[in-house]
Amino acid sequence: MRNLSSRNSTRSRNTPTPCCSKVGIKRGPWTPEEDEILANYIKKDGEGRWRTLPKRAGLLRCGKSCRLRWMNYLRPSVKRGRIAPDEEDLILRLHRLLGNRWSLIAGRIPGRTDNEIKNYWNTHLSKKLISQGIDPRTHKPLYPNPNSSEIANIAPIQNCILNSFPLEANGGVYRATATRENENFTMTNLDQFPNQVIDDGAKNWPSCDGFNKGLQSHHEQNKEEDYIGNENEDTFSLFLDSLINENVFAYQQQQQQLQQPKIIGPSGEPMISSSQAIHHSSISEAEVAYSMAAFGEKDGVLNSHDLA
DNA sequence: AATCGGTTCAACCGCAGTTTA
DNA sequence: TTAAACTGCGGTTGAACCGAT
Repeated sequence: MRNLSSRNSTRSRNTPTPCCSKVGIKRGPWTPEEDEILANYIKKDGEGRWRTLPKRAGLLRCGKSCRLRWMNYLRPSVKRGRIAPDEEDLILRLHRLLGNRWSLIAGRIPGRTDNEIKNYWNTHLSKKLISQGIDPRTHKPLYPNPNSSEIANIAPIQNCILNSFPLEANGGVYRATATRENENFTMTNLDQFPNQVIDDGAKNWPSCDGFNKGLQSHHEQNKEEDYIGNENEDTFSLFLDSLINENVFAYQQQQQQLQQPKIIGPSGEPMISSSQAIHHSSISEAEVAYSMAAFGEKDGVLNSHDLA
């Protein structure tokens, strides 16, 4: 994340003045004529070399402005029009996982730009979540239910586990379920779920930033290689695709071909894995995030003590 | 018809990471 | 090795738009 506090600080490097402030450089809304010049030039010569593009194309704009205009408006692949409900749903899901990583989110929504999604989030979705009592930044409740003493212990996860998340061991089913009631989130069903697991395991449960934790832990294990790269990129891509298509099984099946983490029960018997848990439950992003986090744990083997 | 306040979204700003010389 | 140039990103701004009065 960028250091916002430095935003207003004096420029540390010999940062040039904003390119658009140069004398003779036009600013503000683009005219249809300018659009045509830019589009025709890029069709002919391709994207890139933005700094010198305006001069080559004969535009009185800075390179940044040209790039932005092309990326957000002129590109043929840019989809115009209202955000569809399914796109909105997808934005919400991805934002819960990725935060304000607009370009990453946009990369998963064909035809939509990061700027468009960012605007839509700021003008529609953040307000929508606030009206539902959800903090749009953290996706956690703005006003946790003060009547539930249990909730205090599990507050970090209550917003994320909207669906049941079963784990099986020794024939028992451990389940935590959260539902929304009267604009508040409450944990409503903790049947057979050992308090010890809730209390002590909360740090290992899927918090809203569980996905980030997954990335981080994976990265820490693979310091030599960039996480977003080679086969990991495929995994990441597949994972996000599974969210988009809600086809968890495709993701699961792929993962089963890889070395899958095993959760070992207290007496040594295998417990249901996180991805199997997803199979059992109706999917939530937090669960998938937890699953992803699990892939970063201890050479692919999870011990139940990690959860307890 | 005029004004006002809220909303939208294209465009700009400044920073950080990457590439190049 | 290092500094400059380039590129891409997220935050912010402000003009245009729209509905209410």
